[in-house]
Amino acid sequence: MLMKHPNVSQQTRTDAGLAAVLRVAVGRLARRLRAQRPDASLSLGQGAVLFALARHGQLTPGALADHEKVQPPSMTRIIAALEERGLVRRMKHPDDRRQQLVELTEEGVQLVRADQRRREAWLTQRLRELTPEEKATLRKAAEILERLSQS
Amino acid sequence: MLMKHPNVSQQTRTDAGLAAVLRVAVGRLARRLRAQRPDASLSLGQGAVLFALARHGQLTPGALADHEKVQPPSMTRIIAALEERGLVRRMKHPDDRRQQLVELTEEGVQLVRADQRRREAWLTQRLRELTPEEKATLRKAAEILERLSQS
DNA sequence: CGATATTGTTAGCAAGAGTAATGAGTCATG
DNA sequence: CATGACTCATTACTCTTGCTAACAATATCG
Repeated sequence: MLMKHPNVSQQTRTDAGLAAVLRVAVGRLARRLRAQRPDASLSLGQGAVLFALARHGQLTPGALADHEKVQPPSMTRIIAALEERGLVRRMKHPDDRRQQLVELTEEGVQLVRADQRRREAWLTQRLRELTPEEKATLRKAAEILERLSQS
Repeated sequence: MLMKHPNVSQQTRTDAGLAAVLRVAVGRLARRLRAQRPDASLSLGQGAVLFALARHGQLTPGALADHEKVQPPSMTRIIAALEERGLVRRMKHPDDRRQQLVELTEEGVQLVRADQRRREAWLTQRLRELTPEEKATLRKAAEILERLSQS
């Protein structure tokens, strides 16, 4: 082999090194989370949309696409799937008839609540194995990651 | 709306709340990273494999699949793509002829190095905008995330 | 030796995201 | 006030990437 095999902490000294490690870690965890989803449950994207609606109330499809960093057609599909399952409802935008407003149905609200206890179960279990300090780190990191993905 | 719209810090008080936020943040950032990849470059999975080989030297396809949390057939495809581009080379395992060893070619080594400067450019740039404290948090978080995805 | 396990591959399929083109509605400007 | 440009969402299509199931080759153990 031509390269050394430095450990993670050595590799994260530089921004580029941190970027590389973070990129790989995020990709791998995303795969893992996707695979972990219980069968009849929501896709990662669907869950994220429900979550966003629970947090922000009514949103337009465009705003949701923007928020979740997907293209509008992808969001159309996600919303259609959620609507078919009766979890969200579309309403015409009062001021601009090109737009729509998407909001949770009562069933959607219930599901989001249930998900707090059920769908994130795998990750929740993993988190329980961490020390309080590690969880605190993740709390701070979650906010930073959110900012990164928006910028 | 039937739910309150608590902010992130409120939602991460509990393990389940942290899990929900983390799940969404990781999914979104993974999407963003995937989209950010320059056209002629490697896929996220291919990059991760090259990265793993750079770090660990020779590995079997099975070990790589395990490491990256994909099923063996997926790894077969990733390796085939990398081999086709001349970035990795397969060798027979000296002791067990069922197994193979995969290692970087010189070209693969060059590409991994170049990626440190080029492929993670977007994320590196974002990281530069963070405070040293935030970067320290991400360094610690990266290690935790890596552990989570392995467990 | 023969049965079982392990390793990797092939084949086929499904989910998820992207681009390009389209339709409907709005807005600005001559 | 009409028309041309723009915006928002959708449809149609394609590509990537992951999976499971089945299989071939080799190893291991009774």
